[in-house]
Amino acid sequence: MAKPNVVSKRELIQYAKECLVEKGLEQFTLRAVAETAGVTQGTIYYHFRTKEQLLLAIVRDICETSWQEIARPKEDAIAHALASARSRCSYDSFFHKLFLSLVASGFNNEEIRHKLGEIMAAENEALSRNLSGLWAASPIEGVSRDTWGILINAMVDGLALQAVLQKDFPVESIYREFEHFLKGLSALTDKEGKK
Amino acid sequence: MAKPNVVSKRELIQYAKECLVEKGLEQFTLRAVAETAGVTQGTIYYHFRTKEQLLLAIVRDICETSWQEIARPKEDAIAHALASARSRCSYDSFFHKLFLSLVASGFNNEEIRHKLGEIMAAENEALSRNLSGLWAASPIEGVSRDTWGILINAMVDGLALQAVLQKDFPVESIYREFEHFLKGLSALTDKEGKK
Amino acid sequence: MAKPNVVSKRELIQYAKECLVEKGLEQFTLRAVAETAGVTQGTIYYHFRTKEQLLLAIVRDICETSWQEIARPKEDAIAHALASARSRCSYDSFFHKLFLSLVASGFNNEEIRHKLGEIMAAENEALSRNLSGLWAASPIEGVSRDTWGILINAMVDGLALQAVLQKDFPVESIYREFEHFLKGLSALTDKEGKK
Amino acid sequence: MAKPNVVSKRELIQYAKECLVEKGLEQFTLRAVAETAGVTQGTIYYHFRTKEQLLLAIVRDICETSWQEIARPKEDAIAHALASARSRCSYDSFFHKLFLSLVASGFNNEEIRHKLGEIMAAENEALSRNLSGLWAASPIEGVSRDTWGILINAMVDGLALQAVLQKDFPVESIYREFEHFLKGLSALTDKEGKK
DNA sequence: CATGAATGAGAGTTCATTCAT
DNA sequence: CATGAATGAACTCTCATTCAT
Repeated sequence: MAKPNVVSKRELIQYAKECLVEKGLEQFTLRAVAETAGVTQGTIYYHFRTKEQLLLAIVRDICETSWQEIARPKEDAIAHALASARSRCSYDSFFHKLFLSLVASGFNNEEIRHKLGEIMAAENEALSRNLSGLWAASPIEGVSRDTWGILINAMVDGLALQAVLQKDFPVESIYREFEHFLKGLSALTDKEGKK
Repeated sequence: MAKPNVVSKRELIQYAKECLVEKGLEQFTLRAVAETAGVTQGTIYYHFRTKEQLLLAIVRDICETSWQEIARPKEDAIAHALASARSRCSYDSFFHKLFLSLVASGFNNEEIRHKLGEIMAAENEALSRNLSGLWAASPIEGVSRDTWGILINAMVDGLALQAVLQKDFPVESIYREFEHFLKGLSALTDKEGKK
Repeated sequence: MAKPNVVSKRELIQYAKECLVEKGLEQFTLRAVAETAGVTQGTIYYHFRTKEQLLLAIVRDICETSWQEIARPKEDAIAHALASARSRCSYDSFFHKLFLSLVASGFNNEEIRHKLGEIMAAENEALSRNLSGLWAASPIEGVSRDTWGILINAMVDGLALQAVLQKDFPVESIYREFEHFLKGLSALTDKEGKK
Repeated sequence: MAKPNVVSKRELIQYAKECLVEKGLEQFTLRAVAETAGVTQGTIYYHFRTKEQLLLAIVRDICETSWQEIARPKEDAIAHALASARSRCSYDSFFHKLFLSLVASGFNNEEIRHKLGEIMAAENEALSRNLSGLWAASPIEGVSRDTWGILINAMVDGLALQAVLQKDFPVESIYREFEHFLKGLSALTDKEGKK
C-alpha cells in the first residue's frame, strides 16, 4: 500500500481547511497551508496540481462528511439535526466560516459552487424525508413536504449566517424558540389530521 | 494628464461593487476597479487610502441603502419586503453575491463583519415591528415577536443562499409556498385571537 | 511687497529639514513635507519646481548659515568653534543627521555634493586662518597650516560621525581630551618658537 | 523557468552593494539589484524577506569583513591601517559611499545604525591597541590611549568624508602630512620618555 | 496663490507555479 | 516522494508631478 511519507492527502486537506478558516479567503495561500502542515509548497503541488484543486478537494471532503452524516439512519433524526445545527451555530463557527468562504470562492468556480449546491439539495431532501415521517400532513395548506425541507433548512442556514455576523446573537434562546416553532407546526399536523 | 473631477467617490463605489460581484473576492483587485471606472489606480488610492477602506466604503454604502429602505414607512410592509426579497433571490443575484463576498471578507475584518451584523439586526427588528402590526398574537406559543422577525429573516437569507448555489432552484414556486406559509401563520393568530 | 499667504519659502525649507531628519532620506517625501507644513503638495510645487530643487534649497540654506557663522569675526574663534562642534556632537544631532542625509543624497546629485564640499572647504579655510593667528609656527614639522585646518576639521566631523552611530559615545570626556590635544599642540608651537 | 542555484546569497549581497553605491540610497531598488544580479525580483525575496533585511545583510557583511581585517595580526599595523585608509580615501571611494549611504539608512533603522556603531568601536579599539604598542607614553598629557584611537580614527573618517565631497581634495599630499603628524606625535613620546 | 483631484511610473511584496535535484 | 531555489505576473501601494480651477 502506498504509505505517504510525511503527510497524507487527508491531513493536508485538514490543514488547508484550518488555514482557510483562520486566514480567510483572501489570505488563503498555499504557502500558509504548507507552513501549517509543516511541508514545503512543492509538496502541496505533489498532492494537488493547483490551488483550485485543493479548494475542490476541501469541498469534496465536506460533501463526503455531509453525505455520511445524512445517510446514517437515526431515530429522532429531526431532533438530532437540530442539535447538530445549534452546535455549529456560533460567531466563531469553524464550519460556517469554512462554508461561507467556499461559497464566496464558488462565485469564481462553477464546480465548487455546484458541489456546494448539491450539499444543500441533499440536506433539503433529507429534511423533507424526515419531516414526512413525522408529519401526517403538511402543517400549513399550500406548502408541500419538499418545500418544508427547504424552508427549514434555509432557516437553519440563515440563523447561522446571523450568528456568524453578530457577536451577541442569542443562539441558545433562539434555538429554544426555534424548537417551539417546530413543535407548534407538528401540533398543527395533528389538529389538521383530526379534522 | 491630471484632469480633475473625473469620478466621484460614489461612482467609484458602484464600480467597485460591480467588480467585486463580477470577479469575486479573490480576483477583486484595485486595478480591476480602476479599469472598470476608467481611471488610474492612483485615483482609487486618492479616494480610499487602502483596499480595506474601499471594501468598508462598499459596506457602508450598503448599510445606508438598507437603512433607507427599512426606514421608509410603507403600507403592507411585509408584502413589500417579500416581493423585494424574491426579486433578489436568484442564481445570479447581484445583491447576494455582493453580500456573501463581503461576509467572507468580514472574516478578515471585524469592522466589516460588525457592520454586516448591524444590517441583519436592523432587518430583524424591522420585520418584527411589521409582524407585530399584522399579528394580534404570536401564531405559535413560545415564539416571541422578536424571534419571529429573526426566524423569517433567516429564512429569506437561507433561501437566497440556496438560490445562489443551485442553478435550478425553483425560486418562484418556493416563494409562492413561502407566502402560503406566512398566510398560514397569520391565520393562526386569528384563531388564537378568537380563543 | 509680495507677502506670502500661508507659508514662506523659508518656513517650507525648515519644515523640509525637519522631515528629512525625522523620516530619513528614504522616506523623505513631498507629501510628508506638505503635511508637516500644513499645506498641500501643490504648494510645495509652487515654491520649488521639483523635489531636487527643494533638497538643493536645503543645502543652500545650510551653506548660508554656515558662511555667516564662519564670517562673523570672533575673539577666541577656535574655542568658539570647538564649543559649537561639541554642542552638535550627539547621537540625535539634528545637524549631523541632516548633513549626512544630504551627503548620501549628494551621491545622486553632483550639485548637492559640490555645495556640501564647498561648506567643508570653507570650514577648513576658516580653521586654518584661525589657527594661524594662534600658532606662531606649525606644532609639528611637515604639516602645513592649511593641512592643520583640514585635519582638525576632519577630526570634528569624524567625532560627530562616531557620536551619531554610537548611543553611548562619551562626547563630554572625548571633547575634554580633544581640548587637551589642541592645547598640547599649541604648547608645542611655543617650544618650537623658542628654539 | 525555475532553474535552481542561479545565485548564492553572498553574490546577491555583492550585487546589492554595487547597486547601492552606483544608484545611491534613494534609487536603490530591489528591481535594480535583481537586474544587476541577473535574476528576478522574486529571487531576492526568496533570500531576503524584505528590503530592510537585504540592507542589514550588507551591513553584516561589512562587519564581518571588518572584523577579519582588524583581527588579523600584522607587523606595523598602524602603517598598514594608514595605507589602507588612504587607498579608500577618494572622491569615488566605493567603501565610503557604501558606508555613508548605510549611515543615512541607519537613521531609519536602529539595527543598522547600531551595527555600524559597532564597526566604529572595534576600529577605535584596534587603533588604540596598536598605538599602545607603538607609544611608550601618551604624546600629549591629558589624552588617554583609548582617546587617541578614537581621535585618529575620527580623523581618518573625517578625511574620507572630505574627499568624498570634494573632487579636488588633495588626498596624496594630505595623507603625506597626516603621516608626518603621526610621526611627530610618536617623536613626542620619545621626548616625554627621556624626561 | 493655492488647492485638490488625477496621473503614471515604479516601488516593495506576494503568489501560484515549475522543476532540477 | 519531497524539497528548495527560482520564476514572472500581478498585487497593493507610494511618489513626484501636473493642471484646471
